[in-house]
Amino acid sequence: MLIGEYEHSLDVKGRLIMPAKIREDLGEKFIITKGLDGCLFGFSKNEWNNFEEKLKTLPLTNKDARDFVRFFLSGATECEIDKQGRFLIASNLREYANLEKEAVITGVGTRIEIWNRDKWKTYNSEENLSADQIAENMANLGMLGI
Amino acid sequence: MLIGEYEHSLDVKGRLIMPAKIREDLGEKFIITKGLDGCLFGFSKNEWNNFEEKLKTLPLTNKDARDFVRFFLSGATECEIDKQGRFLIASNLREYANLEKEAVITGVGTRIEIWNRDKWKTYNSEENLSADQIAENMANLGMLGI
DNA sequence: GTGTAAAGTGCCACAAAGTGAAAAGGATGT
DNA sequence: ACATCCTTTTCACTTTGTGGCACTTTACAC
Repeated sequence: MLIGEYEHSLDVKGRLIMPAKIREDLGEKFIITKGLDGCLFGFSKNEWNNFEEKLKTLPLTNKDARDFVRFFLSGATECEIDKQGRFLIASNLREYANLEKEAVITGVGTRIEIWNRDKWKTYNSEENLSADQIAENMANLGMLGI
Repeated sequence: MLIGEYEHSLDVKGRLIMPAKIREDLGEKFIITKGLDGCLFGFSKNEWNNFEEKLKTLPLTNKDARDFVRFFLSGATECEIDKQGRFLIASNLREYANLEKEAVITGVGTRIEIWNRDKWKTYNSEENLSADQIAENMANLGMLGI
């Protein structure tokens, strides 16, 4: 299970370090693609296969579904982690996610997300997650033993 | 059942001792996450696994669900207690909970909470938390069978 | 083709963060 | 008071991450 938040910086060539704790789970080679909310998604090979399977079930006759599938598949690249633990992010993906220098990698269960640092901070400071809301959601999921 | 209040200090590297009485209940490895009211939550592996299973069922296509899952998983870290009884708190979590030196660990039934000491004192001195008030609130919730 | 610039890769050295072990100080119970 | 367990502090060591540099490859213009 991928969890945690890690802040690192891209080098001048657009390489980013993969946090040591995530490396094991994600594997030597993995897939990154355009994600939602302006970040990139990264999947282990296994999770990517699952994801592809799900996309395949969508009806090609539906324009929205076609768009959705195109969005994820056309943006996908396979990445490989080098001996120093870094990987190169393709320039179109860097552009998509506004990645220049400061980046944040987060583990979100079945995938990682790669964010422009400032965008991540902004996203987190938005009140889309008020304490009350969180507490309520947690309680619904049985987390607070209520 | 996790109970008690313990005051300890973080060392220069951000490690904190886990009170001996809590260690047995919580286990060698456990999870800490961003909590409510500016503290951190700590869960035993069992408690956490249940929660993760539930998070997995939430749909990727729903923005609220994404926000919620991101909050918890990106804010989570697995911790391991070392031979001296200490564990490292990841820097983003230290920042979130304003943990620098003095900290308070409390047992709250199914989880522990980790507080900045001063914040804990302030929180406890708020009038809404007088014993009388708490009793009354509980009664309103039908808690005391009164 | 040749030359030039940009993009990508690999390596090294240094800095920062994390880990482990030992010793000293306190508290607790007998 | 003594023994034991728990906590704190300190230090040394290991792992991880950063930045710089040089080399290779690719793309493009001439």
